[in-house]
Amino acid sequence: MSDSTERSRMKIEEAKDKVIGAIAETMDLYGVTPSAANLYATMYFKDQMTLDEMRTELDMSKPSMSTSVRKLQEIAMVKKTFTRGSRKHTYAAEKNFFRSFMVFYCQMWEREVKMNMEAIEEAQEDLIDVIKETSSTTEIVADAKKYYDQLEESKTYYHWLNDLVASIRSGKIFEFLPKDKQE
Amino acid sequence: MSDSTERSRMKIEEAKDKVIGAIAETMDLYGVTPSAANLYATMYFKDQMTLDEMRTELDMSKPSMSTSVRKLQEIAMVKKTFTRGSRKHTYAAEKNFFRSFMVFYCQMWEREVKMNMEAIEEAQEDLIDVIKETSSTTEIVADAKKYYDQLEESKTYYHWLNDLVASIRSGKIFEFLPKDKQE
DNA sequence: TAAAACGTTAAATATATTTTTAATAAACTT
DNA sequence: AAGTTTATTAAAAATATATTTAACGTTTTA
Repeated sequence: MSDSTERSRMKIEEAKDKVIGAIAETMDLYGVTPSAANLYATMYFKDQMTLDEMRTELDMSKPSMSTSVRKLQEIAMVKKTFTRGSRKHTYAAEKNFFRSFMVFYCQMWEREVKMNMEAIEEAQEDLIDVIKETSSTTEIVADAKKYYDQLEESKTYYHWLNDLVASIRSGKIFEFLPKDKQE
Repeated sequence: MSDSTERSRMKIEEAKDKVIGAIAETMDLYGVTPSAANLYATMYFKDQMTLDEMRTELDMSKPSMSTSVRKLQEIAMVKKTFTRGSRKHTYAAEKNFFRSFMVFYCQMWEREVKMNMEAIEEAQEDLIDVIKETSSTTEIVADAKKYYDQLEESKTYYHWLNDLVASIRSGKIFEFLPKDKQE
């Protein structure tokens, strides 16, 4: 291989590494460990990888790769691919960031809405009991009402978050914010 | 204090605790530690708190409270409040979830766009060099082009994310997804 | 059916993060 | 200005998380 060929190859690798570094660094937002982030970023430039290729590429143990892949699968950033003939499992990075965005945030936001709304409903029932209780002092009733109203108010946000999730899932948000707007 | 008054007080506390638990549990999404999450959720039902009140309420050390508060301030979930007369610093939880949403996600997404776009631009420059290099083999040029195109494609997403941030910041998104939609 | 290949689980180790106690610095009071 | 109160920083301890090595179970293949 000639010198200039060698240099070009290295330059391509450098270019990839710059992007790999940036992707990995910003992936803490997705709640993954740095090594899972590194793995995803590495896979982003590959067609597909086996666990052994991952461990070679990142110089880490196989169980570690296994764990990272699973975590990435949970948030749909990596998918298992079927490769005829090979006994080794193969995995591919989700390269469509819109899809990753959708799966990750919708999943998280739905969880947030569900948990909090359930707690709010229960809490409001309790507070209504207190308000209705004839023996309650005016001070206590006022307190209970204050918290009831605060919770009621907060529901607006959770409803909105649900609507946001729905509009992302359905794709309707792209009518409002097109994907291909040039700039 | 009568028995029923006592029971009502407790019921109110229970109601609050249910919500506190739920909020704290879903706050991992915002990348804060469980104790910061707990603190925020506790403050959510208080007007304002001093560091000493926090440590009493959560039964933790003052430096720990100090750290948690700072972290929460960074993502604008807690604001310092001025209290005339008191030498102690007072802090209040941001109770408007729309505002927290805006500050947190816009901050994070902007960081993501900035870092990745910078890396992409640099990488693309390198790749163009390789493509232009007269001595490059067709195989290398093809490779460089492939990565260049992949990066170019991904910019669509970052532009979109930027638009999303802008529409949240400007409030335009609420024309598309109103806050007060009833259901 | 025995051996090999592969992926996962379990236990142990290493590393990083959180939390505390102790020390320091800053701000206020008298 | 000296003493007190408050918040922060630094160092140490405790805890939690990530990673590895070793063991296990399953599937394949010879």
